[in-house]
Amino acid sequence: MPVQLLKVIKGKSEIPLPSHLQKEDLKQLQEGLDHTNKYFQGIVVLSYPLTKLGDGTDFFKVVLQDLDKWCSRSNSINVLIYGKMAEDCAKVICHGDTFVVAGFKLAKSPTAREDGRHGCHLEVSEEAGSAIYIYTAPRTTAASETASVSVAPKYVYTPLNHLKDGTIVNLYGVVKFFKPPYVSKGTDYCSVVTLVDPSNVKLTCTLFNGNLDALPKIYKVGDIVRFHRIKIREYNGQMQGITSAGFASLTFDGTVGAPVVPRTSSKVYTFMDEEQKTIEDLRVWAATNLSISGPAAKLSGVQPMLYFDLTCQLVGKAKVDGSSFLLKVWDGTKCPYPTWKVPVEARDLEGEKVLLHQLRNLTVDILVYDNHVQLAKSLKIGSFLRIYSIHTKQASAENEDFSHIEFHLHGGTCYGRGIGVLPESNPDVKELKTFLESVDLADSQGMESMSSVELDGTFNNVTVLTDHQDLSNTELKTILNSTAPQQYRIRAKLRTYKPQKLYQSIKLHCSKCNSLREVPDGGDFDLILQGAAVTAPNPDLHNTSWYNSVMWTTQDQKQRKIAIHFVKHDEMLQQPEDTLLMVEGGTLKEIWKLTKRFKCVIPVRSTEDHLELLDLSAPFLLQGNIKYYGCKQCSTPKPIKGLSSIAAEQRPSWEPSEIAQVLGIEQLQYVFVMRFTLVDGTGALNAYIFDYEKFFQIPASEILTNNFLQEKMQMTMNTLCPPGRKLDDLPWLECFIKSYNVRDAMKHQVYYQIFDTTVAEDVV
DNA sequence: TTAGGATTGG
Repeated sequence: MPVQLLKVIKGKSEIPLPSHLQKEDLKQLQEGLDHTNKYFQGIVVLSYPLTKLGDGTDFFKVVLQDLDKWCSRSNSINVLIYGKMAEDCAKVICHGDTFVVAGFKLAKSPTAREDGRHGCHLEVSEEAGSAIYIYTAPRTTAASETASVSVAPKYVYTPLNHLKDGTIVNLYGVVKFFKPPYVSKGTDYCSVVTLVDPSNVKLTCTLFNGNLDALPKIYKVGDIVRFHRIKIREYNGQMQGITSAGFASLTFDGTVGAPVVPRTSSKVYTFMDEEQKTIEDLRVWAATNLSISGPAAKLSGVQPMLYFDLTCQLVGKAKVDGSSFLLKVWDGTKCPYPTWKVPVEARDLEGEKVLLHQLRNLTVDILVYDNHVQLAKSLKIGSFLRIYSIHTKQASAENEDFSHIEFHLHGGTCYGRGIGVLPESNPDVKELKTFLESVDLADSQGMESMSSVELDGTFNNVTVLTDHQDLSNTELKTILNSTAPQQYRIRAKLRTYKPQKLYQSIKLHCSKCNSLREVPDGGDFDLILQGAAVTAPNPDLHNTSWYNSVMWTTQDQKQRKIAIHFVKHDEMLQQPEDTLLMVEGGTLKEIWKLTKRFKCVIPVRSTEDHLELLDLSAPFLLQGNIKYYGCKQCSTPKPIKGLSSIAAEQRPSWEPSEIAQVLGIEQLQYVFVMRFTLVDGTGALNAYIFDYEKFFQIPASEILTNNFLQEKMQMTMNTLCPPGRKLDDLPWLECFIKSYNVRDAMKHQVYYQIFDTTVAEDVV
């Protein structure tokens, strides 16, 4: 028998073991077989806190996983360590270590049914003549070979490209697709979740649980999950995840910069700094690598014959028949189409009668079928819901001028069809609640009558001309047959426009070189910040005559250095809300936090002798929610010291344009760029809207970060071009357009642009 | 056990 030994071997790739020992794999670990002179080797995937048994003996439990082989049930086994060996092991062991044990006793595992691990466990102690060899994996600073290891179990997370059939693993992933929990045909709720991670491998997991709360609380694609003890199996040639005994999950909002707060029903879970970092990294990865979906659909933006997810509040519900159930919901916006009202007996309709009446023009009827009925029945009036993959069906009734629209949640769970209840703490719910409270009910009732006036054709001043009142109208046919450039006044209808997704109309424009650029997303900015953070702030540049500096080092493994330079006014620091600061080495989240508190934030980096702006793909200035960008082509950055001239002004206003000027930046302006297809019965032409603020009376710079303004713009477009209307029923628009020539070597084209026109005040 | 993603009927 080997000697009683606990040997720690660091930094060696091979474990020198006594030559008489032979390796055994999990399959060979069976009761009744001789294990003398045999050893078992596995990776530590979990360790429990060191405890004392009733008789005072130290006790330590670790879980080993055999990464090479597996038996039919599982690939992990419990190892119970007693006495001095327990104490010694607890001190040194870390997850990821390779653990070799010889001279063990094999016994039936009483917990195998619960934990899904090997049917036997290994008992190890000095008294039994056991030997343990540990090959230590690289330590992180936080977990450096100390007893802290045993305070909480350590988990190993497997990337999705390293999953093996028959294993039980822990993993992280970004939700790429999900079906909200639904009642399965068996005894449990079921939820199907497809994950993806930076290895770009997908994993579809089928999760069952009799308790709805035990399934992950996923609300949208892009949420991030952490699964513990998920079983991996091969199915149809692909890896598949399925709940195993002891499955547990945490779910996080996938938005970069959002608080990292897990959604879980577990009362006890481990979550540490490293894990917070993992979530933040996954968010940035997802933002940069996965296609981001636009803002969620509102009732005001629904399109017929499509599917959409709706975040809404339940106002009423009613049984219809055995296989369908009615939900009456609202989201504060008005559906631009006439909507279908499902006839139900008044006594079957649940909900506050007064409210149902008040909101009658804003609620829509959603008919849910089959498997969704049971869940729908259990919903509480007033609760906030997200209904996934609602079908908007256009149905034309006879003797009606235009068709109405129906909302169905068909049976089945294809494409994630289903209903999820959102908690009041959900950020989308908070935003919706605020919006619902702001809705003026009198207004929405007025809208109904306005529509009918419009239909009569007596109400047509949806646009206002701001100049050139003397110009008379020209037919589109005449304009199309004329040479450019010229200016016209026209009367036309807006047949369609592009982009239909209004947030896509926002671009950045350089007035000097006339170029247009897409608005970068947060991921690009984050990458630039990460690149800049590699160079530490240069202390020689700190505390000058015009700014005060502070610097500190982060506590995480990266030991990142952050410096903030507060620009002074009259030798004094100003109130935060008046202060401009420059920041070095900050992350996206940190910068975002600084913008909440300080007037202006300029990300910079150190060189040997001065501070300078980052690459101009990043904003050169952040003020509140707005990021200001400079033109890469036309800017010639000047020394950052130029800011001191503004700081010296009597009352520095820190106007972005002024900051841009002293820094040599040609500032890009946010603009709406849209294409309107106009018709007047004589012809059709495409005219561009190129608008900073005037046409919509909404600043283009603010729309991307302001849902209310997006809502307002959608309403405006619905008035100019009401969806689902016949051409005859569209309102007339009066506008000015100018024609201009665009020539290149190959061709010559005439373009049209709308100018000196604005949307009427009672429309917006 | 259940489902194993992949819409359209009422």
